[in-house]
Amino acid sequence: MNILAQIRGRFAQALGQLVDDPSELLDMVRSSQDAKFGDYQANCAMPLGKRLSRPPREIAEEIVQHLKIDDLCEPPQIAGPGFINLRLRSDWIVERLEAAGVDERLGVELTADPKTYVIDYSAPNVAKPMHVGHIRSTVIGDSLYRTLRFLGHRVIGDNHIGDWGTQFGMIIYGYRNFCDVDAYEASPVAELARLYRLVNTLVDYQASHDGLAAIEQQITEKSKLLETQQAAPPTGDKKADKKSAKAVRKRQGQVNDLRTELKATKEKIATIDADPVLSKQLSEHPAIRKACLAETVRLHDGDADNLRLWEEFLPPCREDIERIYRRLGITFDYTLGESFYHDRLAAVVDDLREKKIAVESDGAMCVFFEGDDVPMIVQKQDGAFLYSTTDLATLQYRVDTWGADAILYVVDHRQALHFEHLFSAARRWGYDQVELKHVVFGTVLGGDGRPYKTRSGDTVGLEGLLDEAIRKAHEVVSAGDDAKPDGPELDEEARSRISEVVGIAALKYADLSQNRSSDYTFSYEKMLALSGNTATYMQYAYARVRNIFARGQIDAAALRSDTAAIIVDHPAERAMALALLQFSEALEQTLVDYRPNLLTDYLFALANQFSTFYQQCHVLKAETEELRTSRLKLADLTARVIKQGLALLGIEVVEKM
RNA sequence: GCCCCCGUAGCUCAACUGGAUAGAGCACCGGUCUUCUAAACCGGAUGUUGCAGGUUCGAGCCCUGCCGGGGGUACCA
Repeated sequence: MNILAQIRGRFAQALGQLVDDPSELLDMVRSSQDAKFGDYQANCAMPLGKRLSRPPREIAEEIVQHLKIDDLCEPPQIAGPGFINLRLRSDWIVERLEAAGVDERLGVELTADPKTYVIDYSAPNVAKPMHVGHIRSTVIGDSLYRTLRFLGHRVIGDNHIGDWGTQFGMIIYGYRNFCDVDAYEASPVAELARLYRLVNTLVDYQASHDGLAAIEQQITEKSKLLETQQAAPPTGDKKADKKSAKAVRKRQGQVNDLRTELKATKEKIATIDADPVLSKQLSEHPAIRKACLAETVRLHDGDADNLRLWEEFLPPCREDIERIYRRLGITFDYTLGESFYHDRLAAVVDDLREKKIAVESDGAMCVFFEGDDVPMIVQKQDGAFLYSTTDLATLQYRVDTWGADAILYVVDHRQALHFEHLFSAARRWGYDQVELKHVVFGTVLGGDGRPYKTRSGDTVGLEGLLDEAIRKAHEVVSAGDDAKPDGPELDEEARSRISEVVGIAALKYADLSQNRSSDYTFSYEKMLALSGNTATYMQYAYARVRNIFARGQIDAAALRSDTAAIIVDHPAERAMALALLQFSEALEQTLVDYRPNLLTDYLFALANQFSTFYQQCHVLKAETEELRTSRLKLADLTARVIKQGLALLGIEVVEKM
């Protein structure tokens, strides 16, 4: 039951008598922002008045006259310049809510237009340990997956892991040169991770070392430019002078950044130079950078030994990320990484060339775009393919094999240009019927306001974060249990189990509740917060409902089949009932632009409403038996909607906390 | 140079894509547990929505120009 859709239907009929196509005007029918304006409002009389050159209030009157809605609403009120305010009839609310109460889906209808969605999310590099930067894509993608599926779409979750890149060249090189055989036998994952870190450190050292001269040269060049800019005499033109002053500041900033970088690089080099073991390894492997690249190339060329090693390494690497997914409660239908597509890439480029979509430029195969000087390169000068190529092959596979109607890419904002290119190229290639959507999310920023980067040392590993979240939840759960009026009721096993659920939920919720497009400042405090607008708040509301049922020894199944009426005389009861009925709208709104924070907003408002209701309307000690039953039904529905809503966010509930 | 994103309360963020008096959480102040879990509730203070114009019945949202921050930008992913 979607109330808004019902009301819009009525308006469509009424407006149809005033204009030919009311569809645009129907968007202006919405739920009220403020309860004093009623429950819903229509704002379409104003623009219509403009269009018909008549006073908007007069138009509003006319709309109301045509409107057949008295079975749902009390008589509409016209206010201000021509707002039409609607207040739902309480008996209608009750009727709809009772229908939702006997519905497994809580009144949320399946979509009338089921589509096949492919969601591309998480996609970590399996050779590296997962870190905090992977959370966003993973939890946002998972939530969209669950929500679309709940509404009846066919949804395919595809984890496009990085399993074919240079990092495997590094591991192969590390295995051949530095492997501790006993350690590898004991725990392949741990040893491979160590090898990756080691080789990465060495390669990074060489890159830093080789890059020093370049940085210094840049400093010299930019300093010179800066001097010239500073020496330039004022032109007398205020605007021009202001502009050049700005340029000087910018240049100064560049020079400062470079100096900082130089200093950091030198320190990094010095640290490793001071380490006798690493220094020795470096002197023994002077060409490690090139050697790693060579291993990667051999792997891609089908070298039997490297392929065998890759096949040996991949399962433990995947098992390692699987462990994290299990803890997070995340699953995928497919995990088709880069390697899955490597033997399709040549054909992709051939096809693009034949269709004149890709052309040669500077020895590389490129797709050019109108109004954009930067092409998308699909094959390098040396013949190697790039991730653009893989993404095209992947898109092709998803449409051809799965019949995707839509592909959602839950990926960092910094790849916006890449996706613009990819989508544009795909459409030219003939994939113009599929909805391609870059579900952008903001960059994870470090405490310094700059993009969060993984560097050895300051990396916040994902596992450590999970442990910390659970540890902190345990403190809060224990304190809460100890403070219960009748004394603690949870044993240690229960506390641990609850802490796990609460901790993981806090972590996910911190991400999901934020508008995905804004940048995200990484903060332990925020991610692990357990009061205020958090998952904990909703889990607590849920547990309180369950506690009412436990205290009163209420059989929920029997209650649901009880035909006694729901009563919404108290304002808190009515508000509760209305909020429950708006679940469907919240889900629809969430999917308009794939924004889970609209669902968290709804659930927070719902749980908030319940807290007020809980305070003001005693359930078990209600004045009459009828009222008691009615309130039990409201409480039961609240618990079910919270549980279902959180489930769509990938968050679980507990019966006690 | 060119392109994209962002700027909202002390802090972290919303604002249903142009609607009525811009809202939450945190932090702060006051009140509420012999009554279903106080992880809560009730009340209080907090704003020139970066600045200046424009569009219109109406602008945080759209347009133009500034200021400030971030990102991207030919063979990394």
